[in-house]
Amino acid sequence: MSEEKKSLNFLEQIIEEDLANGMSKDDLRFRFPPEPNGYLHIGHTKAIGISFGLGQKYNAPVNLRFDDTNPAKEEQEYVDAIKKDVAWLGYQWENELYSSDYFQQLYDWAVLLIKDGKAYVDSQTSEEMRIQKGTPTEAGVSSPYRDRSVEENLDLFERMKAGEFDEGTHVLRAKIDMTSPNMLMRDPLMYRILKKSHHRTGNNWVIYPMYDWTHGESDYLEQISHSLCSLEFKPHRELYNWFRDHVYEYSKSEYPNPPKQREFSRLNLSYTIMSKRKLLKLVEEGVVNGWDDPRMPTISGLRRRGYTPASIRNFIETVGVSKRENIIDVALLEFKIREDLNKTANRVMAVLDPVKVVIDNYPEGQEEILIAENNPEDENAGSREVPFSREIYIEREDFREEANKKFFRLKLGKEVRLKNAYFITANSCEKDEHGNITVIHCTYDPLTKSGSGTPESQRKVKGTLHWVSAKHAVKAEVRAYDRLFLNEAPDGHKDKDFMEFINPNSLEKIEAFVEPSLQTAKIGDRFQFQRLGYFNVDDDATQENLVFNKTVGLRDSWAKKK
RNA sequence: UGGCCCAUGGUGUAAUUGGCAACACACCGGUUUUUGGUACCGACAUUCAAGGUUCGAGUCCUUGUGGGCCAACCA
Repeated sequence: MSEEKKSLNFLEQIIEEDLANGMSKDDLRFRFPPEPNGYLHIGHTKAIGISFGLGQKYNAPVNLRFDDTNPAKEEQEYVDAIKKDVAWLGYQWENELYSSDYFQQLYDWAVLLIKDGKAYVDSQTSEEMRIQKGTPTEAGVSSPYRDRSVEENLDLFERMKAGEFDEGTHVLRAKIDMTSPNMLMRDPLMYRILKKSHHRTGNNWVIYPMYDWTHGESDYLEQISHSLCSLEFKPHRELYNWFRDHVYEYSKSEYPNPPKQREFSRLNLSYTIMSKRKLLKLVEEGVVNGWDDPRMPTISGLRRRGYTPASIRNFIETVGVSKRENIIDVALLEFKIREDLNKTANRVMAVLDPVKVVIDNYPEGQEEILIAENNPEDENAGSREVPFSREIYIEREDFREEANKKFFRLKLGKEVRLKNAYFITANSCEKDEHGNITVIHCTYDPLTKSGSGTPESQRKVKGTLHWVSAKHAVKAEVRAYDRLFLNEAPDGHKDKDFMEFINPNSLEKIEAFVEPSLQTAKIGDRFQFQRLGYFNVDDDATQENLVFNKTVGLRDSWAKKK
């Protein structure tokens, strides 16, 4: 067997190059660094998949590090949710770490930078500093405090830490270059005073390090070899390197490996949004019922919707890695969950929009138990018993009084197969005063029982319908979802707010009849409702009230023809 | 009057680093089928533009064009 040759993505090529240039494979180390200020979404899964995927490929450790430097936005609730989601996706981190664990080390390094004249305390307002910073096309000018003495800086910084000053009165800045074409190099802030309790360090600190000063140094402390992030951090790389190179001089004997930042394009999915801030708005304004609403692109939403970890991992794998802006067709995600569930989900029968069928020549009061295969894709899935009787429900759209020959379903005078049961022929129907069909009268052919092996049962008929015995049917609530937004790129419009594209009909609650075997289904169980789609048992389900979510419909070439 | 990044079908990612543009999804058509599902088969692009180098360019060079990111005491 010849190995299929897989091409390397650009990140793998960088790693291969580093390895070829002498980096030891043992020094490879990655990390996934979420800020615990919200729930993870499918976009994060790309970053997770890249770093953990690389970890797997090179047998290298991957840390889960919480970038928790802003106590105003971060909460333990989010830490817990993120850990749950990453674990659920099937990834194992080497160490669970927190940037806040490095506060003291960062402070000590900051003092060294001050002593080297590389950082200073600025005592202006943020507004004054913003103006001095200039614009992308105009150079900035220096702060009047830029040349404070080392002694004064040291004193002020220590007193900032001691809590002597109010928020907004002083900051620590790196002394770099106010005329740099890169705005981030114009003396970026390293520390601000924040008198807020932190979810891990409590009130120990009143100065908190900024992202740029924290992130790269956390990578360095953990001896991360390749720090991978999304494209919008590209301009930060120059600053990342500046901090890293200075700190390296202080600590190279202890921490010999300076990390390297590289950037990839983030994932965008059609018909949804990927911004934490905007997702939060959907939650807060009640557009959805929480972060785990099955319409949300969050991991918890997809989990509740019935997506499997494998399907999401396969999706990420298929999507690939590059530096191009992209919008992935949500149809690819749907394909991935169908692909998985087709092989693993047991088939059952459920009728979502029922109309009654009476089989006039089937003896009144008689019932029989029929055998149904659980999954034609899986020989080991076994079979189950399905009760049959004189009155059954079928899908309203599966019957027409008259129809052309493209309609393979039940119509007057025509025969169809009832899945796992008998052939029936429609003879007449009853209607209410509005002309709605209430009952369809049929006759069945007793010689056509499924699995009986009779020549009659092997007759070719074009249509096969799913059904549920009326007497045995179990009532269940089914929640069917449509896309949350009506536009392919809801937040891609400069003149329109994403909220304008919300689909008012993204949730439909249906009272359905399902076969009795589902009575014992447990929360999270996944099924294929034959001819309809894949469904799972929602968290809201109870012993008395079954609730199903429609994960995704089956491919439906009939719907397209119509 | 800036800096940086990107450009391959409807979508996303490839192309042994200069040698027959491939794979997946979507779409369209067909075969099989006790799911109008699955499976299988077929159709679908002269690689943003114009020049240049070369026997040969998606790949290298030049100039354009288009898109993205950067002016939070956010990450």
